[in-house]
Amino acid sequence: MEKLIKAVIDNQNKIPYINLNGLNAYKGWTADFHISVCGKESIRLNLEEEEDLFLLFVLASAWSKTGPWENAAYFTVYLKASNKDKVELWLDEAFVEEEKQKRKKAASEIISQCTGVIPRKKISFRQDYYTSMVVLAKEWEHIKAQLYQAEKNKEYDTFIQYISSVSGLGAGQNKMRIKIPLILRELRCQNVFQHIPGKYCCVPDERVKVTCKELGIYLPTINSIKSILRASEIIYDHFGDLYDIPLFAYEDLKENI
DNA sequence: ATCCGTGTAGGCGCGACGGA
DNA sequence: TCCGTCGCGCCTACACGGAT
Repeated sequence: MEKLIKAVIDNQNKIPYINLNGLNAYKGWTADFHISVCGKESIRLNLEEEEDLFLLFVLASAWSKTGPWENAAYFTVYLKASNKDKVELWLDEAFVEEEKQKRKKAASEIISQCTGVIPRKKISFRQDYYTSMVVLAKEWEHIKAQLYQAEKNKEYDTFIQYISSVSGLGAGQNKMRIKIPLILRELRCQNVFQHIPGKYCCVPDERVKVTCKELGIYLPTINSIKSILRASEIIYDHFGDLYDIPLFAYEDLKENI
């Protein structure tokens, strides 16, 4: 465990998603994608800004679907780089349909323009990325209201329940589950809100679960929001403000441990 | 009787792969 | 080129067993 944490700190410059600050705490995944388009500066999200906050939810939703995480990352990069991060755009049916039509072309184009993260497999933008964006756009005012309410009340359980109840943010008509802590973690890391508890900020996804098994860290079976939050809490107890990053990175760090 | 944590099976949409 | 099949990673449904 200590060796893994040390490997994370030692290799922070080699692995794109390990963004640490001077105190070796995690700055968040969206603080720097380490992907740049056409040689411009690296893509980042500034979660104080509305468009970027919207993209954070898009990223989480895309990542909630099956497939390699790079797909969700590059989809977000695509939207950001082509200024398709405005909520209103996704309320326009014709626009959405057009985007859906050219999803294969868009995926291959963006990958040819980008440098940085090398995807393990071919990048593809699933159809339901787009339908989820429509859901997010329609629900956007309510989502923001719930989020600000949570911060005001210093109580995030209600927000978590709400966002996990919206159909169509997971694969197909399913709900978003596993990546809800990602949203909270990114907001916490960027200090957008002051009262997000760290114990709700660790993502027990497939990679993380596999690592836990290998390291002998017990996690409950993940099949409900409640079990996700309990798993998150266990991970936070182990790694604190490095969150799930060491566990996620394990596969990429193995040879350095 | 009910609740809750746990484990398991199966569905879905995708890419990869291989044979015709 | 066109299938069929497989593996992947997520979500859902459900069954089981212990506690209250």
